[in-house]
Amino acid sequence: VSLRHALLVTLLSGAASGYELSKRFDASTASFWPARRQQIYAELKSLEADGLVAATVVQQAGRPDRRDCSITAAGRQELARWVSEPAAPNVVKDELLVKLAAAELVDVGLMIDLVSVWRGQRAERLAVFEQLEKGFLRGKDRETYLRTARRVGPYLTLERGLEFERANIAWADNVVAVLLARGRG
Amino acid sequence: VSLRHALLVTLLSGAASGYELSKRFDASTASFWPARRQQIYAELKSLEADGLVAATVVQQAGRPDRRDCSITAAGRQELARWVSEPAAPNVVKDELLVKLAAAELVDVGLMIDLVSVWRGQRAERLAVFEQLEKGFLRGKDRETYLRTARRVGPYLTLERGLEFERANIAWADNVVAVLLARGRG
DNA sequence: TTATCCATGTAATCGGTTACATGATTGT
DNA sequence: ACAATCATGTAACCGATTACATGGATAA
Repeated sequence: VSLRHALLVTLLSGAASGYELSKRFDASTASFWPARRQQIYAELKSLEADGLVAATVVQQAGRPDRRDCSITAAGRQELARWVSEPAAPNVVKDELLVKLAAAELVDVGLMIDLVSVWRGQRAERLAVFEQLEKGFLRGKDRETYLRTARRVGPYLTLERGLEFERANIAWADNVVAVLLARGRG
Repeated sequence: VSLRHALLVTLLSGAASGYELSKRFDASTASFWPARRQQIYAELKSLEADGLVAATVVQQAGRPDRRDCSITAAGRQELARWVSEPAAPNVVKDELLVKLAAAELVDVGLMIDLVSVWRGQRAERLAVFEQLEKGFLRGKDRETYLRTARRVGPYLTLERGLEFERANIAWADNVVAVLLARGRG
């Protein structure tokens, strides 16, 4: 009861092969529900077996066959049922935070490096999200989009992701400043 | 390679029984590395078997015996080694975000309720964190604390947690406003 | 010619959850 | 009387990761 529904949600944006889905995940859903390709293939099979997803094999010139998956009516129904249930509390796992909590055990310079590398990864992700945002807005301003768009869910979740990464970066900068100051003192 | 080190970090703040550790986790580490009691007991056993943690049985009046665990020199060494390794990218899993992305499938009012309940949970956690912050600062202001404290790691991670929950709450309020506006429209 | 993209999987393992079990003590 | 707190575990299961496997097409 987890990736199943995240996949169904992703299929709301249109049919896709397992391969393509895994890329959609990396770009968007991955921020709050990551998944490996193998797991996606396995779960799609299971969804298909349960009739929540329908697949058609598409033959391509000079490329491997592709199994295009789309959400079925039963899939939408099951998704609506699941959405209506109360949500499980969220889980944030971040190794860097654990490491920082043990900062005393290592050299200050090393800790600063770790935080800086992490900051760089966050910045990369932020850049991806900002591109995605442009794709949503297509020149419109935020308010107009939110008033007129057919679906707002994906955009609202993206906004959480954007804010999350910006806060991560600001926090990291501050941590580095604090560690530097203490390193000098 | 995961909870092990989070436990060792928590033991840096002093020896504790599995039961007490699980409570420390709920209060602090749980924000970025949650764990169940059963898992903590199991992992402590394994750490003990590897000599990274030492346990002594304490007999108590009118209470069950308590196995007090403390980190060993080998434990500190292993922890320092692990901290020096690059950190794995973080993972945020949040069912509510997945559900919101599928908001179109359910009634607007229901979606608003889901977000509100979630907001309440975030607010509760924020309150816990704010209490913890007071415990760290003990009346001092932030700058003084960061300059003078022996360990700053745990406080810096707490700051990330505080910001995270505040951002969650602000975001939830905004989501509710958007959904309300669309519900009326 | 080396690497990357497309495209899909299997097998083994591991980290973590759920359900279950026990039992005395203290507070409402 | 009932619930909560202290205190520690076992067993079964499941969701997810890692390693491995295949193979043609295209771009550097």
